[in-house]
Amino acid sequence: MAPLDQTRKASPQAAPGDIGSADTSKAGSRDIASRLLAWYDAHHRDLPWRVSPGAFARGVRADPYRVWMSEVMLQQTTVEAVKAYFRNFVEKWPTVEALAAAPAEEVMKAWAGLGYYSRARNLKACADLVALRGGRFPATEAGLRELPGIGAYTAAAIAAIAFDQPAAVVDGNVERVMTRLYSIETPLSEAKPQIRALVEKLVPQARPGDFAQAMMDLGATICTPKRPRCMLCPVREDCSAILSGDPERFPVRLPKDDKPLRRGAAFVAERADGAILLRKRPEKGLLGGMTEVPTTGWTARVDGATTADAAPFRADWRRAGQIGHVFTHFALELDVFHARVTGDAPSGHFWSLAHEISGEALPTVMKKAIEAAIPGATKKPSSYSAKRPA
DNA sequence: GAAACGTGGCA
DNA sequence: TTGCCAAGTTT
Repeated sequence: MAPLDQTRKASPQAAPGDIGSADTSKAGSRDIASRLLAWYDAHHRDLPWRVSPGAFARGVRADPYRVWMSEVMLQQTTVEAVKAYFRNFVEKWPTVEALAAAPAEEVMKAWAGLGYYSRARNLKACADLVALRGGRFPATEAGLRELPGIGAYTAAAIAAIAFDQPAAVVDGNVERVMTRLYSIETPLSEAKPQIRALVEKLVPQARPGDFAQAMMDLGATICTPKRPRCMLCPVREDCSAILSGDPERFPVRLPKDDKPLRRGAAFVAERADGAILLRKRPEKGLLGGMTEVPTTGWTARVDGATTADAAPFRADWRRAGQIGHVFTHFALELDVFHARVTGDAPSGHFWSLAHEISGEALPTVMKKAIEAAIPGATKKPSSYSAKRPA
């Protein structure tokens, strides 16, 4: 472990006259990094993909495969949501070669529910490429940046955490911390280059990976979007925003466009044995490559008069309810229709047996639709009986 | 550079 | 309930 007390004592505070001004000098930067690392040693979160600072100091290094996997899953996604998916993925596919050997279909199924499904396609594509080059991830930011699904943030994060490179890791947490530290009034989208430049000044040559993770942990646990716990912050003496009395004001954001509402209908066709009719969505676009029940387009309002025409085939469709779902750029209301049907699956469709449904690559919105028609149908078999009375 | 791209938790 | 927003990338 790092010598916490010495680190703290070795960190001179800013000169009295400098308090309130942004100290971006090299000396000030070292102080911030040192204080942050000492705080991280004591207060870092234990996460499934993380090697503790203590183990790292003894020479234990993070597995680039696991770092990559976690970083991709964490893109725009909460830590709590990622944990179970990460554990499942690394158990199913412990190495990048194992993931490369897996059918893409299985990867999509395992990703179902986590969202932003192009990540899953890119994850598989990236694994295939890395496996081809011997299973070794590039050890530099530039090399990583060329792989599918790895952008500026993820390349820097992997380079720093897995390969000990002094990369400037800038995610939403870091943006929040930095805009507060320096009271950056520029709206976020414009301020990114400035934030990156400031982070580059802060990154220490020693322990850059821990520094990156410390910044993100600080943002996640202390420098939170709402009600930041400034009294516990290791760099409160360096923070400009705290002096303003309203650190929550940062980062400054531009107002958002409001979301349009789209409507449509979903059709849950159920066979006597409980199988449900499904189909695969196109590889690109919304929910690309995922599985769905047949639906109308999601732009037109569908009323009772057009229901039979909108369905993929004629059946005794009965309205089972309505579900709502909010995507990133629009809200959706789907009228859900249910019918009991017999016969073969229409072209482009397939039957999913009752016990297989929970394992299909069904996005959450599709599970909602199925649940509206057949409660319990998408739950794991242990909590759902296929012998449900018809 | 703007728009597309999921989901769940929390106030 | 509605809105915010979380370890971003691709086109």
